Amino acid sequence: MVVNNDLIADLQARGLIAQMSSEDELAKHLSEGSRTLYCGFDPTADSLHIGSLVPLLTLKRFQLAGHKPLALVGGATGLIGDPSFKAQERQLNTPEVVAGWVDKIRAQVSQFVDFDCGQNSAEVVNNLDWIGKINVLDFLRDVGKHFAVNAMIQKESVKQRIEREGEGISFTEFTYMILQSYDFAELNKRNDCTLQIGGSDQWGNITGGIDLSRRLNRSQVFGLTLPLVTKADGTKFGKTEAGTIWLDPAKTSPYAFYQFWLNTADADVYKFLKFFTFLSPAEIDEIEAADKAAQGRPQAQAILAREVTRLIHGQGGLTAAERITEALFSGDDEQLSAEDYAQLQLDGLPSSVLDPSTLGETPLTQVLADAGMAASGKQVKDALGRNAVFINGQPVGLDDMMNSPAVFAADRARFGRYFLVKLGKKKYHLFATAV
RNA sequence: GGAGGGGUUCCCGAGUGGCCAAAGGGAUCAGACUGUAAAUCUGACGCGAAAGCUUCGGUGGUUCGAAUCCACCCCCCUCCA
Repeated sequence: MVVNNDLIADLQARGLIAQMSSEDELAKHLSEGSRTLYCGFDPTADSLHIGSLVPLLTLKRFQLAGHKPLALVGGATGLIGDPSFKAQERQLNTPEVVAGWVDKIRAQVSQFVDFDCGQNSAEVVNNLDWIGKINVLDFLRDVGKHFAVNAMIQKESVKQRIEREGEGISFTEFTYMILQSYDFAELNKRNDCTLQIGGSDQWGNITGGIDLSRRLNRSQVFGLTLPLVTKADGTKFGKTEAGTIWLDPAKTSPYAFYQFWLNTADADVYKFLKFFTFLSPAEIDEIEAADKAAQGRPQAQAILAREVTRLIHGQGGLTAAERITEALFSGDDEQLSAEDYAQLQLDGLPSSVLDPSTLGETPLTQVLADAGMAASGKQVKDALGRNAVFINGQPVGLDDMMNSPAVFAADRARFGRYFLVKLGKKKYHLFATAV
């Protein structure tokens, strides 16, 4: 197996390295042969979100460089809850729920790495397979004995839980670090895994595993963490008005996903290209230079959206997302054919069925709020008052609020049944009457 | 088990009997400006088209009137045992 020695340099150029244990030795270790590394993903929901994308893609980067990735799904740790940098104790989920999530996460994780590429084919492992079997006394004697509580409470990741007035940490969550450390030692023993990667919030857990592997297996293993993705304006990455951006297309449509990336701020977009795409740092620098030289709108966001959407949702998902975007934002939705409308629905443009005969006294605010265009009728009302609502290109205002039947009258529909409603600059919803 | 502190609208955080649907900040939404950026400015920000209705851990109570007072209960934190 040929390994690519430029991996660390590439990761550095992308800004993807937050911390590394024994830097020089790790670089040497990786350059001397194909290594096995792992990254854990706890089932905390029925889908991963884009917060997991950086580690996921980094596993892929290691695989492309000739190393063997293990994606660990935390069937056991997901039952406990990682306290790292969490302000509050978390609610435990039932074993049945977590088991269901494990299946989903396993399937998602599997999309990103190659399972059939010879020696460095990826594997998915579940820590419930070993943690689930260990008994308490063995655990306390063989594993727990290696951890000094004095050191554990010094970890930055649990400091605010320990020091902050009004918060605390249960023994259950406090133990999480030990479980994750044990994972690393176990994978080191059974798979010869010598590197763990993870978000920078995982540093404390990873170093715990490094120490434990040395004590238990007398082997040197390494850790590498990835930076927390931050935005220049200080707001949280990965959230929009509609909530978390999920990887599951059933939870976040490819169109919404594409739009999320397209809306990336200039100040973040080149960094994100390096984080989330496989374009080389040199190519990305060229894009940046070209954007700087040109006036007006940069091309970077479109490239980012295209690359990431294709990566997650495939060419089909990307095509659908671009089709909707083109139809809605090109400014000439009057050009759409009846087939185009049908296609937009299939592509995942938010849409719903409308029965004009039931509208009656229903205020327009309620119709749009019920369709999910706004969190409440109040917000729709605000938009109506500011002339921010358009139906098939025609402005509607407060006067129309109590006039839903007329607004959605058949003679105002496109092709007799479609109403494309725009609220604000970016929110679209397609209402269609039944055929 | 004992002593003390605390639970306020998405988050942080004011508010100790009426002027409180509840200060301020953040987040979010809409408008202007733009490039479906950023920054800035404006408006909204419990629900409701409105009349009005429902909130300040829970349940009762005092009062003309409670987020604010009382009782009990639940949860969290600190210290002691």
